Amino acid sequence: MKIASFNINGIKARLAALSAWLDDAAPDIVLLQEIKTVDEGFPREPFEERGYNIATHGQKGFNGVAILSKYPLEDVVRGLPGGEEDDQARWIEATVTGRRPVRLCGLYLPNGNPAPGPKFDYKIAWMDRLKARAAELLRTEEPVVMGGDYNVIPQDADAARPEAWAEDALALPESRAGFRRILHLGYTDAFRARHRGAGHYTFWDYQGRAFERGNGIRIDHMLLSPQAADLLDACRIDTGPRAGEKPSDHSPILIELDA
DNA sequence: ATGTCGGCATTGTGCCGA
Repeated sequence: MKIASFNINGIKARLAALSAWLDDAAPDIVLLQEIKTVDEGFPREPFEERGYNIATHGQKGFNGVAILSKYPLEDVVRGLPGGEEDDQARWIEATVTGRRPVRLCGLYLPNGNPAPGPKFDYKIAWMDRLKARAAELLRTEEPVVMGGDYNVIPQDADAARPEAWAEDALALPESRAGFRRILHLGYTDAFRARHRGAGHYTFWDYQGRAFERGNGIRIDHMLLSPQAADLLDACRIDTGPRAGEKPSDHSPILIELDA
C-alpha cells in the first residue's frame, strides 16, 4: 500500500501538476493539505477518472484537507476532536482496507507565526489536541498513519539554514517539544526510520530561488503507530514535482506499507 | 525583510496567509 502526503497549496491551481504526479507515482492513497476550497468546490472529476475515492474537509480560501484513495474510505471523521470552537479545516480521518485495515489521518498543523502571539498559542493548543487524539488512536492497537504538513522542523539537521529558522514558529523549542511528545507516545517518524543525515527537505519557499539553491526544510511527516511501523517497507521524498511547472512549494512524501 | 504564490474581494490591485 503506497501512501503519500502532499501539501498542494490550492487544489484548483494544482490540477495539472497533481494529475501528472498521480500518473507518474501511482500512489494508492494521497493525504492532501491546503486544498483552499469548500467541499463543493473540490474538482472531483480528474481524480475519479483515475480511480480515486475522495473525502474532503474544506473551507473557503484557506486550509482544507482531503484524502484520495483507490480503496473505499470508511468511517470518515472530519475535524480534530476537542475543538468545539475551532472552525479551521485541518484534520480528516478514514479507514482503508488492503490486506488489512489501516487508519489514515491527514493533517495540516497550524503554522504559528508570528511567535509569540495568538497564532502561536493556537498552534501549541492544536498540538496538545493532536497528542490526545494520537494517544487515543494508539489504544486501538491497529496500524495508524498520521501524515501531513506538521509545520515543525524537528531538528536543525532538517533545515539547510537552521540559523534562519531559529526564531520561527516552525523551529522554536516549544514546537519541537510538541512534536517529540507525539513521538514519545510511541509513534515513528517514517522518514527517519529509513534515512539519516542532513539535506532531506519537503518545502522550499517560492522566494529567493530557494529550491534551486537547496534551501529547504523538512516539515511534512509521516508518523506511524507501532503496528504501522512494523509494516514499513520504504519512505521517500519525491522532489520531482517541485522542479516542474507551476509547482506547490511542498513536495510529496511517500511510504510503502506491507498492508 | 522579502525579490513568490494562491485565493479573495473586486474590475484594480491590495490584503491575508504562508
